[in-house]
Amino acid sequence: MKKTVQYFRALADETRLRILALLLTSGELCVCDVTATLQLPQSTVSRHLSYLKNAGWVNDRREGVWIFYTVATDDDMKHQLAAVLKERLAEITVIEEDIKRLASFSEGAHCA
Amino acid sequence: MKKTVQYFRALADETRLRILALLLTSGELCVCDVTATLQLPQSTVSRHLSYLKNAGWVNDRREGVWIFYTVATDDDMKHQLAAVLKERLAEITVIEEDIKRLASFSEGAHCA
DNA sequence: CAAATATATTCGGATAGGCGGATATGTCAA
DNA sequence: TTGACATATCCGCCTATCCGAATATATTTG
Repeated sequence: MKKTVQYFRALADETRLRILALLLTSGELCVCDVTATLQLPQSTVSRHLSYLKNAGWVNDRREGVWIFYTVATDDDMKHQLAAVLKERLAEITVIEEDIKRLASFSEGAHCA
Repeated sequence: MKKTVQYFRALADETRLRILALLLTSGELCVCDVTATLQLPQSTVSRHLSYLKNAGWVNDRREGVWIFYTVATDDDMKHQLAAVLKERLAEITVIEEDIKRLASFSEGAHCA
């Protein structure tokens, strides 16, 4: 039960919803991509990604200096919720703008 | 966006997840039924129901002295999320026990 | 090793949110 | 109108969580 609550608690924050929407759209992003897209302090983004990882929402993978995050869908509930979020979050104005901003960055050019 | 955050924030609490699971299972319940089932103070249950109503998760209907609550599914996201919750929350031990306890109360005999 | 870059963590301060007893409101019946 | 019951709200207290600058850690390159 505690795990389930923590899983939902992770959705109770605007920044984390924005991050999840980006990951669901792009598949995989490093911290600096997310930071640049959301235009928030790096510590804020990192903290929220940490929260999402701890709650079981995302997985991370190191590639050299970068750490890439993806949305986890390792059980039925996660899979179903991710599907709903992917579909519905994109309808929110703030998130639409995030997605456009991410797309406007030159392809594949992660970070500075 | 604020509405969406509030909608998800409503899920970030064990008591509210238990209440939603009961409503999704039973269809419609009055406050005293929920209070008896969860074995929590009436003010606590009422406060959480109020929260859920304010967040758009439930609707209420007065019938004499009782106020009956149901889960709202008035748009696609709500409908989809409710479906996922109905299926998945029932797998949690605490909630399984709640549902059994509710069923053990004599049929139709709401409240004292 | 030193410098540069990406990421994580620490810290103090502010705010939100939970709890539950006590109390207020609303409804019905006598 | 009074009493009984169902529900909502108020209150003080306590804990969780957010923020972001500063700092620490990790990795690669020279």
